[in-house]
Amino acid sequence: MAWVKIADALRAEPGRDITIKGWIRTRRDSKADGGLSFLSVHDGTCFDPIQVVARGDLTNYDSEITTLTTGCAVEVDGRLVESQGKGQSVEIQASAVRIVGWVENPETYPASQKRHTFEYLREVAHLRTRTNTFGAVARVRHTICAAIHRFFDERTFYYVHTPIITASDAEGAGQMFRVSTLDLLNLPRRDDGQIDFARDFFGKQSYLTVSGQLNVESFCLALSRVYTFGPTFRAENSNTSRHLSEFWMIEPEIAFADLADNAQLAEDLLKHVCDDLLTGRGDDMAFFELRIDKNVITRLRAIIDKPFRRITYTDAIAELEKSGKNFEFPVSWGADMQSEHERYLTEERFKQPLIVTDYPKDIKAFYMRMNDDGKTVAAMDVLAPGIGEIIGGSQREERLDRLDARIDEMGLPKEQYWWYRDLRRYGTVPHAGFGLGLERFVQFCTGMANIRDVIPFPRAPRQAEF
RNA sequence: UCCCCGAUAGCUCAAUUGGUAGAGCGAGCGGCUGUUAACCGCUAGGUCGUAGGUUCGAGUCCUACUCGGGGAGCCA
Repeated sequence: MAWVKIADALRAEPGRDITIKGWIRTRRDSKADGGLSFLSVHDGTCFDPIQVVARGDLTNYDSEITTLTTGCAVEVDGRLVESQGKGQSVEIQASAVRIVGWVENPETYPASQKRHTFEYLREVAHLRTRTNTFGAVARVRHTICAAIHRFFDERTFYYVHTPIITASDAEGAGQMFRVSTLDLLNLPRRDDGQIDFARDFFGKQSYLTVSGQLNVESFCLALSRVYTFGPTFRAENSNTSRHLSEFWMIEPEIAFADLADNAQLAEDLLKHVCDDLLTGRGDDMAFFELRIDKNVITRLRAIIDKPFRRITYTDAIAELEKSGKNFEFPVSWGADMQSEHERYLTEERFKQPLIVTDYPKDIKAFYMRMNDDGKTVAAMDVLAPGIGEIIGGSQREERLDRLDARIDEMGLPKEQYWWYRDLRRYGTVPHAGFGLGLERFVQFCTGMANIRDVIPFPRAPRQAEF
């Protein structure tokens, strides 16, 4: 008999004999017709489980089937038929139920059939994927990633694998994880007493990357339109529902382009992915709307249907000043916007995603392109209601003299950026790009409140189990 | 890292002014039913986060630590 995935079985015409394989979600027994059991079986291929009807005349009915519990792994042969009961259109009349893996102690099975808190399930992350919510998150996350790759592929963007290990302190942004093979208990010292990093694995200090951007710019200035999609690492001691120590980031980079092109690309990407998600994972999205966040679908529809609002940092500050709101942190031109400020703009004032552009140079990275006013840079953040910043990007400074001025101004080690500066010396062009935090976007799309629940095995301060 | 809150049964929580622990769900057994958040009955299950302290007596009060949650900072 053909092994059919449950997603396909639920869509198939009744009448076929098939085999399904999966895990028991629930078992319900009936004494009618000489005894029969209803097994709800899921295999993760879709949101819904399939109902298996196991009758009392099966050889292992009394000995095995009636003792099945949530989590047991089974293979079922049977005929796909129209369901006699309510709640499902088709079901399987079993001709054989083979138990592949028992749950050895149902009393302590961590993912038993009852309501569990997300905090608890995080402690059993190896089993939480069998629940409705985490199965749905996993499928949605996959669909988002696939949609992102498809979006770029259709527009002739090339996928570039930038390194995970880096020796440059990249943008000086954030604490980095050190990568070293030195013996911490017996560090090699130079004559002056300093640690001798020349004897470390790479012959110099090295770290896990905080961004693939600098590297991908090199490919951008050769392949025109490129993107990275990989893990990034921040050693910041952040303990929030929006931060991870290890997370995934999508970073497109486009040549012969300015900030407006960049903003348009960001908007197009988000719209495309949201659209793919609603059409491709309607089952999971219906669940998120019902049980997690009653506004998710409305929010995604708004992303797709409405053009994003664009506003300069200067105008955004003006909006905050005339809001009449009593913010905890004062609003002033030149300071970074606080969470409460972003919240006001996206959730109260405009009630939609916002592209804020042209930030003061002093609060942005050295590689961002200086505007003609000499005070602001061609930066942009995409702020989403409920999440905050999901995209941060900029037009890059393509003029070597301006770039050098910024590097000097910020006291960065110019030698380390020699190859990055070379890109400005040999056929430089205006170019731009941004970083999209995958997990924050998955949060936005699902309504999941904690970022640790949208990545398979979260890494955060003091959290690296599994 | 800072502020606030929390930790009691497998899970979610309750326990009056300090007097040595209860419920629901889950689990097991039985009953009923083409069932589907099933329903009814019975049963088992706890070194009250860890270590100290106050007290005749601590789940309850005090201190430290660990872990978790919410908010903030940093950012994606």
